[in-house]
Amino acid sequence: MTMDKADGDVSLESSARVELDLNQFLPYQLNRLADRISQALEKLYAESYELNIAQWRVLAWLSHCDDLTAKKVCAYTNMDKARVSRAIQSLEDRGLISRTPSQQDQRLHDLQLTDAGQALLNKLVPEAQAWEAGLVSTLSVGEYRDLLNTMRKLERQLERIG
Amino acid sequence: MTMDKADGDVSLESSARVELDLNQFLPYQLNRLADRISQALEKLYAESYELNIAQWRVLAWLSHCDDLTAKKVCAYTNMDKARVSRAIQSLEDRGLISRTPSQQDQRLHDLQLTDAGQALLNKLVPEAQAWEAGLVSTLSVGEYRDLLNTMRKLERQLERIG
DNA sequence: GACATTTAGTTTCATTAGAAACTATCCTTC
DNA sequence: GAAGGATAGTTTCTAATGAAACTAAATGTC
Repeated sequence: MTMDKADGDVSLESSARVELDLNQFLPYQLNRLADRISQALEKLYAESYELNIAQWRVLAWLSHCDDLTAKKVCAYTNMDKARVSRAIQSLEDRGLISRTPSQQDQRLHDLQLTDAGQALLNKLVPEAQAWEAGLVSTLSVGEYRDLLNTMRKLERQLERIG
Repeated sequence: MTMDKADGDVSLESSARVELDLNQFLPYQLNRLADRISQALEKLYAESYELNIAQWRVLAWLSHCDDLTAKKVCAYTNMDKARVSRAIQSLEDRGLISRTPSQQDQRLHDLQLTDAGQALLNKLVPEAQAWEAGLVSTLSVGEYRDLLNTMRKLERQLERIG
């Protein structure tokens, strides 16, 4: 927060021009990249499989979590519980997942993939992974590792600074 | 796309379980990080300045672009033109920006910050930069540079693979 | 120079998301 | 064990979003 303008101002007056170069602003850059990647990936699961992003995320988490509930999906994906609820409902309506009230706690509903859901993922997941592979093929193994590492650091820092 | 299951299957049948580990899936990781950063930053400009993300982006671009139009904002920010139109309208209503029809082309409207708009940015931009500085303070200079670099590579690759 | 086409921006309309209210179950505590 | 929270999930209601229709101005074509 230093004054590095060369015009000799000694204090920040309201007419001083403060600029923000978004090309150097990490939140903006990250958001734009993530947004574009999302949009590109969406073509895979939306056009071919008629899934929206919330539904896709529920399925993806189901593919490697055996005991999943709506609550957990909310926590893992950072999505609103209403949104998750609706995604689960439509997946169930389509017969891709099934819900069973938990034995221990009747409020919880255990989610599981149906055969149809697993079959869909068996086709979709390799496509998604192939697409990702194409995306990161421009990076060296080290760059890719560093990227994930740096992202983890930022997540941890985010939790610290709120 | 190799079969690395150890169960001796020779072909991919529909009951084979294909998993996707989202923690290793870049699009998901990137999206979640970007999302959380956006949400945190939103507190700055939403709570203190009553700006939504679209309005904030228009102002930020205006702060270092002298000849900006709605069309350019769309291109720079990847936002829908309806959304941009509405953001511009509300900023104008609040007296933070002004619009003048371009001399050369009456369809275009040149956007510029008003004094009030510049004054707002003079307060907000340093806050945003300070917040970003806090976020990236967990990274070394090299890591930060590499991160931006890698992101640029991914953007370029995105354009290539669509 | 009229007529079709493109482009910038707005408006309308249908969908979506999220906030808040609500239901049903569970947990605490007295 | 009844009362007063919590908690998981759904529903309702409102606001935001994007697709598509629309307006107005520019450009191209004949």
